[in-house]
Amino acid sequence: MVLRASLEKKEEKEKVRAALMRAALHLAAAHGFASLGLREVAREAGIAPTSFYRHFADMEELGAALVRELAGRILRDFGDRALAAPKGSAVVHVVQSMLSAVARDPELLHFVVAERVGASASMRALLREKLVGLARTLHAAATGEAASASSPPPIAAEAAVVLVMDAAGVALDAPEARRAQLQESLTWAIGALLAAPAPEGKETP
Amino acid sequence: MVLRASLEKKEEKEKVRAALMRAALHLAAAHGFASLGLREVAREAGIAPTSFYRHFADMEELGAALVRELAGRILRDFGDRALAAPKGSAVVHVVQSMLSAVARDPELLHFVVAERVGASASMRALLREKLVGLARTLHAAATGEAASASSPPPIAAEAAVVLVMDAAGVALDAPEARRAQLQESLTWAIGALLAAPAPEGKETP
DNA sequence: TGTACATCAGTGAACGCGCGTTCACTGATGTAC
DNA sequence: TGTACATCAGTGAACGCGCGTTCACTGATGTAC
Repeated sequence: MVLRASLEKKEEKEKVRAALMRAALHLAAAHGFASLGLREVAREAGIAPTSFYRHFADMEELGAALVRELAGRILRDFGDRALAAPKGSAVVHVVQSMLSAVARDPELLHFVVAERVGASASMRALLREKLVGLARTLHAAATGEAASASSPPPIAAEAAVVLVMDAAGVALDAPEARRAQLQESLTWAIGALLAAPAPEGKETP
Repeated sequence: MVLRASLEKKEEKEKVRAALMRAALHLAAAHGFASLGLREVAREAGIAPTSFYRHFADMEELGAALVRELAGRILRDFGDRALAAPKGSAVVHVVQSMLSAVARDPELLHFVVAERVGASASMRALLREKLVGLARTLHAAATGEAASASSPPPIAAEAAVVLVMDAAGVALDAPEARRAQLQESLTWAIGALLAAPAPEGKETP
């Protein structure tokens, strides 16, 4: 069959696609994703402008891939770390994995933090969905209850995720020394939220 | 003297300047401030592209004016409302004034929420400064203590401001009906933060 | 095995377009005396 | 009062430039038989 390209060819293509996504993240950290041009991204990735179309129809599609693939993976990782930790330290683990992600891949974190409230409504919606998932997971990890995908997550867990994402933004701008303090403050604030009695006897926001 | 233009002329100029700022806010809500063009903004404001230069040197200067003037004013208003309220309801008043600002001037709120974590480091810094001020004021209003400009604001108050700004972003996307729930959740979460015992005996973050 | 054909990522030339910026000018208003 | 001059917001023409997109082509790889 002609339809199935060789593994090697597929991998080659995948590398260029990944290079385009990394190039976009890199440039977005400097000027914001909404202001990126197709030619600018192709140049940064080392391909001809016209080759861009072999991978994405336009910049919007590239942005959606960034959210779905890279952003989705790192947010899922935060949740996985919380679930893998002993119940009492779920919060500490989420905070630590966020801070290590900031150190390891600042451009991706900047993208997530910015696009969460950015200009594109579809990106905002996609990211919010993934953050709601993280809130659910965090709640399950901290309480030991099973995560339910149907009901809304407890508002304390949602607020905790908001604080985590904001702290990522602050950490990105802060010098190394400031980050330890940040970790303490953040852990305290999330602990305070999760320890507080749920409002009006129910946990649905 | 020639140096002092007539009051009328000054007012005329001020109107065009304000029109440019409102045009930028309007367009930024759709495409993001970073992607705005000078010609696009001038067109929306109803003047020739070249007239833009009579008011701002470039788009960056216009952005700085938006932060310093419009964003600064609305954030100061939030604090003033908290101070004017009886001590026990300071939090409720901040939340309410934020939500009414979302209803009254969604484009300005979108701008503040987005640029707080946006692409321009100088805008982020300017906005963070004003939000720290709001946190200090909120703490003073909620506790009755005098606001101190020198020491950092208590982390509970800072976290509260983060939640308020995030809730503004959510409210901007939410249907009218959802906003009442949002107000309850937000008030509860801030209350939980402010009521929690300060970490490690001190209040400096 | 050899030969003819299909697929497809990457490319350079070319297009029309909107951009930011400069320039010299207009015309209304205010000032000097 | 009249007259000459200064200020300055707004303007249209013009510039060079980078943009997104189309097109036909190349060349490597895989398939059919």
